[in-house]
Amino acid sequence: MAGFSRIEKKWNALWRKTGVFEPELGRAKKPFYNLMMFPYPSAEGLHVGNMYAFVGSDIYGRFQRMRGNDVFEPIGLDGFGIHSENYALKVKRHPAKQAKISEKNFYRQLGMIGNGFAWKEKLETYDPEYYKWTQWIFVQMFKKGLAYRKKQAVNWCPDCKTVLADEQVVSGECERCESKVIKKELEQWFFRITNYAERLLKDLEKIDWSEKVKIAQRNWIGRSEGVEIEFKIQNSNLKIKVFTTRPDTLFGATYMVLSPEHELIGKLESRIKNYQEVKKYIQKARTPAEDKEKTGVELKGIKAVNPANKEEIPIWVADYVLGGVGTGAIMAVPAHDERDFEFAKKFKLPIKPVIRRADIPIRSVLMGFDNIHSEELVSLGIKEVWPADKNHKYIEIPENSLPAFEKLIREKMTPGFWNEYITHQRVIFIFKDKNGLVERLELTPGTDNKINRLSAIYNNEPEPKGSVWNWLPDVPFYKELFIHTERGILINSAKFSGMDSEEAKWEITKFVGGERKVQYRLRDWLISRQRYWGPPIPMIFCEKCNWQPVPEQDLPVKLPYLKDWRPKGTGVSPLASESKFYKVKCPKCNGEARRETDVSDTFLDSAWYFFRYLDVKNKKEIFSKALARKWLPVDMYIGGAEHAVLHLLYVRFITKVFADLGLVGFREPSKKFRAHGLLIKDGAKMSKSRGNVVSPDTYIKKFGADALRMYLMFLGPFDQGGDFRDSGILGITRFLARVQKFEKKLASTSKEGLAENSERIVHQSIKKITEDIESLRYNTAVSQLMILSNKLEELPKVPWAAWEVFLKLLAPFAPYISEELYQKFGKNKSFRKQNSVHLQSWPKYNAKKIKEDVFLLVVQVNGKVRATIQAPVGISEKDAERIALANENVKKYLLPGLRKTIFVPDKLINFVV
RNA sequence: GCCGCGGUGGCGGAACUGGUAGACGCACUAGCUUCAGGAGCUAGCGUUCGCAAGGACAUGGGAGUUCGAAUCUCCCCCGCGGCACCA
Repeated sequence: MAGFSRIEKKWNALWRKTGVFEPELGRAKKPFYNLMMFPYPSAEGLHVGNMYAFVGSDIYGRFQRMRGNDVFEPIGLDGFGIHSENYALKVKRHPAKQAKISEKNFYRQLGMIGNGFAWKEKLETYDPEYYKWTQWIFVQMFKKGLAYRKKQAVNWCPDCKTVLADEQVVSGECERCESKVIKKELEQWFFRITNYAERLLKDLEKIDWSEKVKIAQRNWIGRSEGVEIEFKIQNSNLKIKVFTTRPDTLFGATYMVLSPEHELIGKLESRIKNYQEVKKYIQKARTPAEDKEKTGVELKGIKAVNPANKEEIPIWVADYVLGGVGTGAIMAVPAHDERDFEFAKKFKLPIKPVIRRADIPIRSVLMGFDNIHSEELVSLGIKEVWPADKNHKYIEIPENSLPAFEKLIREKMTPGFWNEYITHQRVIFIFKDKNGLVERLELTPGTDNKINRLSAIYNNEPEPKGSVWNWLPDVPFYKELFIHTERGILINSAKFSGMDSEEAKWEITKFVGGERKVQYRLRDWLISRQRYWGPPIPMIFCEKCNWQPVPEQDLPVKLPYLKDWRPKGTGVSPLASESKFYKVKCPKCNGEARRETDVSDTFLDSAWYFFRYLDVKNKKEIFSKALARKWLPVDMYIGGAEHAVLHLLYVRFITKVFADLGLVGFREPSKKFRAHGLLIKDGAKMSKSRGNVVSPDTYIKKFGADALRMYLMFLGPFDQGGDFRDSGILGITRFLARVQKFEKKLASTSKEGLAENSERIVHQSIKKITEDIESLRYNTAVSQLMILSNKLEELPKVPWAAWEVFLKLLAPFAPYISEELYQKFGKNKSFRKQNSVHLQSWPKYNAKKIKEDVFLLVVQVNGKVRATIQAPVGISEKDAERIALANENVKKYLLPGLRKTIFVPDKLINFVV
């Protein structure tokens, strides 16, 4: 039965020859752009995970084609860039040479999986005809002021020896090689994506994209509304500007923090008494901290003034405040911000609550009460609300039980102990000394330090530093009472006390002359790479004329063949050692000038490929506007969710730039995007380092592409992925083998319609499979194909009409076998394009023919199934009740007496007794 | 820590707006047929009590809403993915 390889070869050749999957781009009547993320051919070849994604996309495309659309399903290779170069490094082969090898292998594999690709429009990003336009885009960006140079502490991967964009740093590690990324001060090219932050955010509402991608983008863009407030520096004209989303907590700002990069530190050098110490700290802060433990140094000798209450507050420098965020400086409100709280606690800074919670629980952690029984507490309405241990009781006390509670602990506390109970505003300490004398102390956190003296007395220790806070057990049980980060009522805030915190935000802002600001987390796209295998950035630097773009007629700036193409790690690209490359004339003054030697980020290559697919041969312009108008935006885009804030953000950005350049009239690249799930192997992501990569080649050889396609789709829901294992593929192989036997059972004449015995299941299947494909639920669609085939198998003769429908429904999943059988069925002697099963119209179902005329009436008593009885569809409640009550088993359960009957038409009847 | 997704037989997974939990497939068991094969056909297959009819228990755990919950609500546990000191 290994005829499949012959069949697959044959149809591949015939389809290509006749151009079944080649729409006429210029003349198509119902254009449907079915796009999938093109692969980067960095590895030994396509793996079954790539195939999973491609097949899923292809099924959708084939379905749309059969629905009468002119489907364009292009393919290409994202072969430029760091991932391909890293692979070349690994196999020690020149990237250009490796690209040719990978290209051949990838196209061979892609040709086998049975996808309806438009091969004529294939493209590779390393083709000068392609990257000429990538460079052209850079030039346009520069001319529009969207590309600029700036010196900044940037992400540097020591292994890849290049800088990285923020999007390419994953949890502090390089997206490609997982090395720890460090900060390096370098001058680089950036794209001003932040100009588009608001539009990128807002337009998300308009597009039908996988929700998780939209959420990831929203979080990445990270819009936050707040206020900029200036703090004066005492005895100086200088001011510290901070950004805050919580101006309502301003009265609680007890200190300020500058980021280590903050420019003010240098300016204040002469006044900072411990400048050497500060400088040392800043040096250390360059390498990212291993843990989250807060560190910092006070700028001694200077103070800032809280504009709300004119209090002098200290200024610190600490790396928990990031240079690139907001203004790079904060006002610290330890009572209402967890990070500030931790910092204040560690460095014994005052903590002043200014917002009261709506509810005020009173809590206590009791110690030294072996003689208090739980019952005693319960009788006072006290609840133990925290997992207790042997020595502690974590309790919450109702306000009206406070006096009784206090009396209890005064009496029963072991001498030599102290206990406290707290609300968020006050801490009440009860001390009992060795002689049984009790002392009570009521303290307001952050302001009162009486406790220090007491502690010295009671513990016979020297007076400690700090405040009441340092005395409290460090448990979340207390912490959540103090650090109230949510809305509430203002306290300790002069005339604003008593006001709702949301209202107070703007009132206080006005009071101190703050300015409302919108802040984004998104930062500009760092585009330079100090590597070889990419499009050289088309810029020239002239001492006289500054940066000049390469004139458009001189594009592309070809990547020269370099013998020594390996990354240098010196902060410049290998191209910087090729004087023939960089020594150029200034395009403006014709003087001596120097070409930019960095290349651009790979993600720029892939940010616009779907435009070029439409017009791969165009030498005059990036793409034809007419074709773009006709085919774009993409109708359906399928790809991995791992690109949510990388590729999928960049394509949106570039599309918006194109719109602003007047190249296109739309602002989003695709109407619909769906993320596929990840195909894993033995519970882990497929990767070469794990050695669990499965190549489709052996499976295609053994079982055929059709079987592998169907198996992959049958594994589980397409958007969830699945675990690849060999065992299941046999089920599909059996299914396809049985399908091929059907021709022997075909009814003798093709004139008959659907016989009555197959009509219902055929229409049901059309409906189910149509809906499943539309929503990418391929696993249940395959299952329905099996059900249909099982049913048809039961028939003595299979009607021709049923067989035809079956083949069409099968076609998107198993394109080869269905074509082979369809051509046999149609008795076509020589193949012509229009006879292909893939260009036939998708079957339609008739809702009337789906309806059953009998159903199984479920009879329940108190919601438990006691019988199922066959009944005619549309049976009345009365009749249903009659036949249900006639059932012996049901009768048995109705003995207590019927109280109520619930009837769901054509479903069930439930008796309540 | 925050955000998102998920937890259903031995396994992958079905289950529409709450209405027979386990479709479809894998594995397994028995029989037939062949017997060199990961071959084919028929039947069975959540656990448990029962000769059977039938019953009890079952969708991560606990509560709740409902005539009825895998599905809705609340709390908790576990797994995966993303972000991570964003002020």
